[in-house]
Amino acid sequence: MIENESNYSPDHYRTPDGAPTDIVIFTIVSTERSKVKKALPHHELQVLLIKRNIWPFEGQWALPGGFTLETETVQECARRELLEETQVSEVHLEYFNVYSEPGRDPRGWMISHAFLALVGEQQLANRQAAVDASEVQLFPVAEVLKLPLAFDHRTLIEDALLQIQRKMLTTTIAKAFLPDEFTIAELYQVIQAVVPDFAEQNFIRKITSTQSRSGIIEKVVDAAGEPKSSNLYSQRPAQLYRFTGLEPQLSIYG
Amino acid sequence: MIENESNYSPDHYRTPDGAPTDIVIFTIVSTERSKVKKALPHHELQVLLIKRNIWPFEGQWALPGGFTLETETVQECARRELLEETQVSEVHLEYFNVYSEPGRDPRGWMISHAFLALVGEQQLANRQAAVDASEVQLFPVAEVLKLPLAFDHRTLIEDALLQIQRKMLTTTIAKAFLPDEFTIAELYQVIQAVVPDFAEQNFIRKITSTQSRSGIIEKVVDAAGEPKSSNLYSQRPAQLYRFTGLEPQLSIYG
DNA sequence: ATAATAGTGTCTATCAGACAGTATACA
DNA sequence: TGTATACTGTCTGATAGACACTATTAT
Repeated sequence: MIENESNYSPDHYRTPDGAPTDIVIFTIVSTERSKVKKALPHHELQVLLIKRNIWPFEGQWALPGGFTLETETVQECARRELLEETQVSEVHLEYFNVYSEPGRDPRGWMISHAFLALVGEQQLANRQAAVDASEVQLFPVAEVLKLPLAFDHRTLIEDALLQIQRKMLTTTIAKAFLPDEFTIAELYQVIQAVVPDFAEQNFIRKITSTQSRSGIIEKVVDAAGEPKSSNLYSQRPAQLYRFTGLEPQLSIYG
Repeated sequence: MIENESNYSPDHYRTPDGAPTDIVIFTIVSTERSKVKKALPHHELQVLLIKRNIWPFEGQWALPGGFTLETETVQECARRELLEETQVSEVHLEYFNVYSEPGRDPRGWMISHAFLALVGEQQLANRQAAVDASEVQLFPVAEVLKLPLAFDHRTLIEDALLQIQRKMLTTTIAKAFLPDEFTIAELYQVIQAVVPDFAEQNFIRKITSTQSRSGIIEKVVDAAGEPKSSNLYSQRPAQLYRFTGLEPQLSIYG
């Protein structure tokens, strides 16, 4: 006899006590290195946390999130919560895993849907002033993992970090952390902020002049067709680039 | 004021009517090409479906699955259902997405957790005989997408297919469809069964002799240290290979 | 011998990686 | 002028891609 969902009747079974979503909101914070003038700022990956003010885990830091409504998808729930939390809507938001370990939530049987969001620093700027820093705060990832966190949120953050590290190297999500036009040095800094081990000697060459990878980014030209550059962070002006929208297709078999 | 899950109380909210899991079970079926002796069989990617015998979608084909218990994770539920369905436990089982569109299930508010399983043909062999073919059946992927399917299972299967196509080219999941020792031609056939567009002229060269990719597979040697080969599918014996367990690290930035 | 599949030799254009060197602008 | 950052020239060895060629076995 084959078992399947045909045997289901809602009355006979225990049902979940809610469908929460949790959101790991990443941003990259630039801090100016004032020692040297015209230097690229230091880039650091940070995570947004909220201090809980009621049971359970009262007083501990937790990921922002909320309960899915019957009338929405979990993606819509996550976007709604993200909007409430950061006041921004145009962000990279991505589902990455489900957490269903029995007992993970003292309030009952809660299967949590975990999202990660990548928010540009400038997008977050407005919000920061309007919020009490004791309730909502950005933490560098290294520090987050030392804090006592509510629920299984440490695991969620670790998993989210692995996910964006993998995607940073295999997709063009770096653009979520960059302005439309950026220099190669900025791109390099963003990648390193997410993947500290990343190091490429001939980075410019590979990303710009190799045929196999060409087409991911392109030089920005001005109205006259002349290459556009910026000397915001350097003595010599640096060529500006933009992502073309082309997504690379990677393969281990050729 | 910041909204978060602190405001939750189970009594005030509508809760889901269950936490189902659905499993897209893939296998690769080899059919001998009897016209030619000693020829590599034709490999075809197939999906296992179950014919529903009660409401809703009675009489339609659906993915196997079932309801998660309060005492288990969704992964445990999926593995339990997979064991009931196929009698095999040592298989690649992977969570790939959540489906929560309101109204997707006529029985109520059901947020479904979708898994994909990769089962070797030989692993499925025992089971096939024991099951009524009118209730459980393997379908080639092309045919599955033409059938009327229960729930949103067409979408699940399409998503699962994209996922294994991507992973087939970027990870070593091909091993789920292969015996421990295999020839390069078999590996090539498996990749093509999942990704029909895949074509590499110098496949052997790239997978075996290039330094950057070397280490993913290795030649099998016998007890005397001599290279081991097989002439099961060819006139001239072909070198046997095995996966080393090493997972390649891909990157678009070098 | 012929057929069928496995695998190698070899050539060219391109790429990776290293490192020295030049370019542009600020102080 | 020196300094800081942005690039470019150039060299060597490795790789991609094509295609002709040889190797091993069954019939």
